[in-house]
This record gives sequence, C-alpha cells and structure tokens, in this order.
Amino acid sequence: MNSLLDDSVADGEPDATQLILTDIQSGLFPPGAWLKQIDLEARYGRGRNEIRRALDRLAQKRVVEHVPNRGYHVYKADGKQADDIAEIRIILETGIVSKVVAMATAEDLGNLRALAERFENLTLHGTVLELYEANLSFHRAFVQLSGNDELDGTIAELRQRTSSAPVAQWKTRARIEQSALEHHEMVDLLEARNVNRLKSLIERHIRQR
Amino acid sequence: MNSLLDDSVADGEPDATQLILTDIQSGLFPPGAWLKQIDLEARYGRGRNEIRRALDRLAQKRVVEHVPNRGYHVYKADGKQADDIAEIRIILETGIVSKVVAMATAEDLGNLRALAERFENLTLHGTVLELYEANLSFHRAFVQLSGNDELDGTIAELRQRTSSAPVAQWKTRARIEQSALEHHEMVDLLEARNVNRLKSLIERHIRQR
DNA sequence: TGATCCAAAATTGGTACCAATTTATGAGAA
DNA sequence: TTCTCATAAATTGGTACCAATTTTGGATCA
Repeated sequence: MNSLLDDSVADGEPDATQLILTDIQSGLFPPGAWLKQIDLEARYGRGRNEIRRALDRLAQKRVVEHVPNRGYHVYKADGKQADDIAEIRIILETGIVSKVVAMATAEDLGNLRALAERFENLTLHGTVLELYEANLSFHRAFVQLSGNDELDGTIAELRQRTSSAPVAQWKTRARIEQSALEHHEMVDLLEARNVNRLKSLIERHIRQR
Repeated sequence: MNSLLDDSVADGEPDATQLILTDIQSGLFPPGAWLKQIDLEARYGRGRNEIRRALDRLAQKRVVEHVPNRGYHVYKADGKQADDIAEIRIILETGIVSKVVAMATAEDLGNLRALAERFENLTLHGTVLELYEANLSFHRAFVQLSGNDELDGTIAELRQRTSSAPVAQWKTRARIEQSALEHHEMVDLLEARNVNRLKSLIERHIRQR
C-alpha cells in the first residue's frame, strides 16, 4: 500500500510532512486551525528545522497557508476552488479512460475488483482514514492502468488540495455506500469496454463528493 | 505579465526559488549540473537558509533532485517522463477546448491574437527567455478562458518539470516559427469554433516540442 | 463598566556555528 | 608510472541561539 505523499521515506522515520498531512486528513487539524511549531515539535518529536521545512512544503502544496510572522494554518478551499480542482481531476481521469480500456488485462481487472471489495468491506467497520486510503488505492490502481507514471502523482496532489478534511466528505453512510457501488460499476464498465458510460460515471463519481 | 512561478512576491526582493528557476530555464544551469549552496549564496546575495529552502522547494517541484549529503542537481527528465508529462498537458489543454470555445468573447480572441503576434515578433530578435515567457503568456491566456482558476497553476507546474532547459527545445528556428504559426492557427480555429480540429492541433503543438 | 494603551509573554523566523559526510589532494608502495 | 590509502579541504545539513513581530494580559482612564 502506498502512502499519501509521493515522497515517502523508510518507515523507520516517516517525514514530518507526511505525519502532519495525515493528521490534517484525519481531521485532527480542521480547516482554519493554526499549526504552532512548538506543538508540532512536541507531537512528532522532531527538531524545529524539520517542522519548518514540513510546513513550507505543505504551504507549497497549498495544503496549509502561510501568513508571515503569524504562522501556518490549514487551508480552507472555498467552493469555487474545490469545484475547479474537481474539474481538473475529472478531465484527467476521464481523459485516460480510452487508454485504460485498451490496456487493462484480466489480471488488472481482478486487482481492481479486489480493491473495490476492500473499500466495500471497510464501509461497515472501517475508520475514516482507512476508507480514505482504500479509496485512494482504488483510484491509484485505476490511473496506473493508463501507463502514465506521472499522472498518479499529479492527481494525488490535486486530491490533497481539496480533501483537507475527508471527514467532511463522506459524512453520510449513504454516500460511502454509493461510492462503493460506483467502484464496482466502474470495474463492470471497464470489463465491458464501455468508454463513454465509464467516462460519465467517473465524472459523476468525482463530482458527487 | 506574470512570472514563471505561481508564488511570486514583490519585485523588490524576488524569491530565490524564482531566481534559481529562471537560471535553470535560461540554460545557465544545464540538466545534471550540481547547484552548490555557496555559489548560489554568492550569486543571489541571499543567506544560506533561503537558498536551502529554495532548493527544497525546487526538489518538491522535481525541477532539481536531492541526493543526501551530496547536494542538489538539475533534474534530467528522461524520455518516458517527458512524454508522460506532455501527455498530461495534452489531456488538460484539449480537455478544456469545448469550454473555451463556448466562453471566448471577441475581446478574448483579440487578446489571444495579440499574444500570438508578440511571440511571432520575438521569433526574429528575442532572447530564449523572452520567447519562453511569450509562449507561456499565450498558453496561460488560452487556459484562463476555461474559467478554471486552478488549471493555470497546475499546467505551469507540469511545464516546469519538462522544460528544465527550454533552450534545448526550440533549438531550430524552423521550430520556433512553426510554433508561432500554430499559435495563430489556434486562434483561427477558436474563432471558427472548430472544437475537434483545435484539439488535434493542440495535441500536435504540445507533442512536437 | 468598557475601551485604550502599555508591558510582558509567546511565537515566528533568521543567523551563526558546528558536526557529519563526501570529495579532492598527495604521499607511498608495487 | 600507476594504483592505493591516508590526510586535508570542501560541502552539506542540523542544532542552538537571538532578533523581530505578534499576541496576550492587565492597568489606567474616560
């Protein structure tokens, strides 16, 4: 299973960037919260330097926002921005559909099916973070079928910018279950090689959230 | 006119990240070159700290690569990576065509035409960097017609990762002139509201370089 | 009572220094 | 001469300290 950030390191000493990001994703640091360097130092047991570098990186990724002499706070994407980012994801993930349809082998379909099932299973008793990871894995696997190794990271970056608090996104069980269904439907349509219906499903799937 | 980086600051004290990036774009630091912190300090008159932060940012953007205890060197995108990134740009810039066609006003067309002409004029006596900027401006203006404010930055980031040395890209005058022609042709097709031909032109235009 | 202003505490952010690692240099042996 | 190894120089990268700015808390005055 892959981590949320593309620049992960050995598991012995995870990057502070990763740790902070995970805590943002999990909802521990809600949108708007100020991230005080001293607190982060204490929480992750890292030096001031590493914390500052991590915050700068997250600011570059627009996950947090930097206000000079005041610090860093979790970014709050407004409606327009969130929509724009979602649209970019739609363009990218629908743009590769024909390629994915052409390249997907039976084995690939099996893997995708397994990932869709994993998400479905977590629907019942999984934590928010587990659901987030499982959903990520499914979409990553899908994207990787395009054969474009750079696309994965690009989409991951986009997703990080919208879903500052994934908690807020799947708030109803109905939506989670709907997502699980759509994952399966995506595999079905991929199996059927139905490019157009797959595209419109993906668009709905991304936009709904 | 906008700068190369999305996080530009007041012109009085441009960010070191910007300065280093420009020097990479201009070809002063060719792909593979090691960027020694001491040299950068002296060249830009900045403290060690700012240089290190700038290098870290460029490493995050994958413009340079970091090798622990050895330093940072200008990233060399291999063929596959460059192709993958180009393909992402194609997906994005063709993906918005129908929207751009729908939204472009007569004034927008005039602006685009002016930018195409500026690039064309620089074909004769412009520097590489001027050409780069003019080309950027044209494509930015085109993308902005989509109404998606986030797309611009996303594409800019992608472009930065391929065109580590734009010098190497427009090496022949023939190619530069070809680009200038294609810019005009893009405006023509946009004026004619010809979505499909515009898409295939954009694909050729991005791929050729 | 409530607003304003001043002083103290807290926080950020930069500078300088030093340790760890790598690279360059040169002496000595085959 | 050429290869190998040891020593010195250079470079990176982290830690600690301190200055600048902001925030907090409380005293003074209307």
